[in-house]
Amino acid sequence: MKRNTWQREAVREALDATDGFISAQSLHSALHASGSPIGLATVYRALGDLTASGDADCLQSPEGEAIYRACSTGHHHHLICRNCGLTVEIAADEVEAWAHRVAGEHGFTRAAHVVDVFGLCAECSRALDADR
Amino acid sequence: MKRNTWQREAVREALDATDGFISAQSLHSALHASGSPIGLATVYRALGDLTASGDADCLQSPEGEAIYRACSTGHHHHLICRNCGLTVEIAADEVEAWAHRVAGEHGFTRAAHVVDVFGLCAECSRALDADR
DNA sequence: CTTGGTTGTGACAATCATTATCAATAAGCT
DNA sequence: AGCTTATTGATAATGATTGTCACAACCAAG
Repeated sequence: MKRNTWQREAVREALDATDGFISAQSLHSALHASGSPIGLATVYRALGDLTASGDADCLQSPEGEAIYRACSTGHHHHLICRNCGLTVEIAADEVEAWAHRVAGEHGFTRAAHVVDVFGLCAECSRALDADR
Repeated sequence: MKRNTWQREAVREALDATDGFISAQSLHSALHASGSPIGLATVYRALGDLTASGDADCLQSPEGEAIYRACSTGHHHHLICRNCGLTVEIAADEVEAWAHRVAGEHGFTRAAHVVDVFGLCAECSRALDADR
């Protein structure tokens, strides 16, 4: 049976309150900072449950941490500056559809996809061009 | 000054010879298996240099490892089985065009992109469903 | 209310990828 | 060949994540 504990609620609320992505570690720190004596392992478990039940999405940050977000606002991808790290969120409905179509064509199921565009943002482009 | 060592060459060649993405750990294992006594740290360093100089691309796999690929001329994308590692090459002209368009819309230049779809191939899907 | 069974928790150990350290080695110049 | 210094590689350190397990919290029934 699935039980409702204040810890799980705390994680869900903290995730809902967060705009965008947050790492498990940061979430744990944030909860601690606001007084919850919740354990780190519990945060990981709660996040795992949330993603398993589809209430949260999980992906890997460029820094190699797993980052999570409440799965309400629809899912998007990222445009990342190779130089300064600036990240712009981009919608990718076409790519979304495409990914599922190709996966299906090859008999794949449970398709997840990694769609990220790396480049140089306007500012860094200027800065680097000046260097040459 | 930049020196040329056989280790660096070995890493570059191993990466070129690899079709698709490979993790640093796997690359190290592969090199060891084919007789190179190259050190793990050196593989990481070489991969870091290659990505810094634009000869390789790096992204995070869903399993949390950093995976690399040679950033060569002809490029295609991959459909990768999370379970058995089967890799299918896929063409992605639409995505290609899309990536450049969004990058441009946000002022980004020198856009590279990472588009890969992870899932379960037909066989593994069946195997895992039988488990439940 | 109490008992019993079960699930969730949390401190800590274990694991895994990656990075830092540092003495020994070898590349490239003269 | 000899010198200078970047590079290597064994290993330790780090940091995120997962596993373990005794204990506490929860629910239902008596």
